[in-house]
Amino acid sequence: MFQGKILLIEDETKIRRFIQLELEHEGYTVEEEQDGRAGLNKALSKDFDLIILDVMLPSLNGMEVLRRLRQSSQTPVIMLTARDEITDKVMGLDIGADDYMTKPFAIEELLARIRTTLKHRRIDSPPSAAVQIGNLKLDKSRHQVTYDNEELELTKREFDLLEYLMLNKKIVLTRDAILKKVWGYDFAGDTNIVDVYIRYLRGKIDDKYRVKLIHTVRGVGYQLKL
Amino acid sequence: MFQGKILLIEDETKIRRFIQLELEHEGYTVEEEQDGRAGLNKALSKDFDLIILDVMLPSLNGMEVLRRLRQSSQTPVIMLTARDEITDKVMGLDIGADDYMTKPFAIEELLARIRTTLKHRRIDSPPSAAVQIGNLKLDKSRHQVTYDNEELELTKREFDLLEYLMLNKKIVLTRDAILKKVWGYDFAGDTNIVDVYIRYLRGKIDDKYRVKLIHTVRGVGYQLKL
DNA sequence: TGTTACATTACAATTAACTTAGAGCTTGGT
DNA sequence: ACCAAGCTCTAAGTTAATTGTAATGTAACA
Repeated sequence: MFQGKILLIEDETKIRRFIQLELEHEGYTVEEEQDGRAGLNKALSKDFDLIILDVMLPSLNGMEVLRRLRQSSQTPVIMLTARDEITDKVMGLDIGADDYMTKPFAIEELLARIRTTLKHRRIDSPPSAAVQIGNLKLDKSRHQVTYDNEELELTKREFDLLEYLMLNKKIVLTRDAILKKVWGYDFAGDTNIVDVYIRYLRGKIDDKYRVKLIHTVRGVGYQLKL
Repeated sequence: MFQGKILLIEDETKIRRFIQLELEHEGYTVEEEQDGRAGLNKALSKDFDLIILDVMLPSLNGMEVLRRLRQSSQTPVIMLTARDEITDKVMGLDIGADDYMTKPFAIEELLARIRTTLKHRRIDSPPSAAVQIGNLKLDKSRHQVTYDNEELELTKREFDLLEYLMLNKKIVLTRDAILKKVWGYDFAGDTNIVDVYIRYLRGKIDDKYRVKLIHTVRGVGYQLKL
């Protein structure tokens, strides 16, 4: 039975071979890449159900692959970290990995995590009206925003603005568009209110958590991305 | 015959499936979660009679789930420890587990411990429709609310409002939702009655006991949380 | 280096929530 | 049926948080 399509990005041939055989034995379809750049390209060119990504890779390391991938894809990613490097794990989860494994590991555990990750996707995507970028989650139904599951206190305007940015992440939004959607203004008289609220959000997200999610695109507008 | 509602938090599918079938065969109602975070959320969101909790879990390990759970709930917990890790057992019991099982185990033994644990509970707390947050307990069947076992005198409206808040703790409830559920109003004319009753509850709970359970989410509504 | 776009901050206007008094209701006792 | 006691809700004044403006500071670009 077909279980899903998995992309395996790993440079060590022995490990790659081993994981591939195990996955195929479990019924998954597997494609492989041996370096970061090729892996990223493949990840972006097809629709995989899951990506297994080594951190130590030639040409483009796993973190960087993940960061770039997350700019345009929500495909679940399980990272393989060589040592018990806390920083790698934390950073990986920060920039949007769904899980990680520390090498060496029992293949059974990897299989379990794959199952969990795949199931998870299917279960909690539909019911929650939540959007996510990196570790920042916004749940409209509960009117809640969390970073690392820690709750942020946003005012209503801040919330609405962030929601609009998140729903259009990686797209550059002009001030006019934002004014229209969030404030309901049709004409941008002469106000800098968008700038001000962008500042408020940065104060509560970018400053506090040392990530840069809100980017200025000079001459155009603002953009939310990792 | 209905025996009780059990939450099973275990990531390994085979084990989970097996335990679930056995429990259902014994007459228990079973809900499952596959990772720590989801498990904790579910545990806090409903009133289970017992929780079976694996120590090794993705996203939030069992110890951490237990620790956080105990901050606001006394639901009995049986831990499943993978190895014969003394430290896990000791720590688990320390932070409030009621019993533990070492994998692998005979299902009969688990069933026996479940029976024991549930029986234990029944003695000092009748199987009531009670909800709890922190030290605040509300027992619908007796129409009684206590804080630190001291009884609070609430009027019917106050009681209904508190019950609705407690049943939806940690979720932000809009005035409209509250009006509809507690007052049965379908349209929120122009009334501040919710504000007023929130005030009454605060006078009897937050003011008196110096805890802040009732939180205002400006522009949205109210939320009950620790 | 001048110019424009953006960032930042202080503060006044606005809006939301809190609090209280008291006017009607309900309920239970006689 | 009437009263007393307590409960429910309205309304108005008060307090507090948010929103938006405007002035000033800083970085980018030509």
